[in-house]
Amino acid sequence: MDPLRIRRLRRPELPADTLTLARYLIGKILVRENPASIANRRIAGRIVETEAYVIGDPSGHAFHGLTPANRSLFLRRGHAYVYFIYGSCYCMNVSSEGPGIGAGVLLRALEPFQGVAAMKRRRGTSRLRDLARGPGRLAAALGIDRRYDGLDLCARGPLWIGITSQPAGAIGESVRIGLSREKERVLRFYERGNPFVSGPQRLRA
DNA sequence: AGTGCGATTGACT
DNA sequence: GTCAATCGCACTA
Repeated sequence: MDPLRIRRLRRPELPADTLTLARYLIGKILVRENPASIANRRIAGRIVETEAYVIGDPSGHAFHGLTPANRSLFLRRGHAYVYFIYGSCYCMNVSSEGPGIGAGVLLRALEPFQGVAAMKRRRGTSRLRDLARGPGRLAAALGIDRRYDGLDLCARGPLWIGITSQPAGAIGESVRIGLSREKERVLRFYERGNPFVSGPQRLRA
């Protein structure tokens, strides 16, 4: 199989619980397609870092119940939840349970895979390592904003998740980054040794 | 209607 | 390593 060929994942292939999905997504490909443009039609990156926000998690955006802003977290697994934070950044989750159960997997970093020139343009930098290292940069590199909230990532469309013949490397784990609650739980996963991972490659910072 | 906070980034030392 | 910017959303009244 051509290692560059990307096949879209079908929903039944996604693990049905948040923790397993967070591990499973490492090494998969996040694809952004722009049907409006012939040039730079596709931007894609290998997912190299994720965090699980599990059922009943006090750090999860679903913790206080369903609201208009977080409703995508309650969709059946495999939908995008995009939120805006710190006045300048968008972050993207993959809903992981449901329907009706609020939980998700935060995508924290991508290794550029396709459309590097377009990513550099969107990010305003030429530093390959910084294109999608961090959840806000990831969204910026692919042009993801609230318009993509609620999108089915297992369907044809501008944003979906795929798989190649290249398997993920060894998976490292750690506590999650930047939280004030539930600091101790080991719910962050990353591809070991990958330079596109955003945070420390050890259990605790 | 007003207040406080946050799953971050980029600039700077 | 430190730190300020910035604004949508939830909460209080």
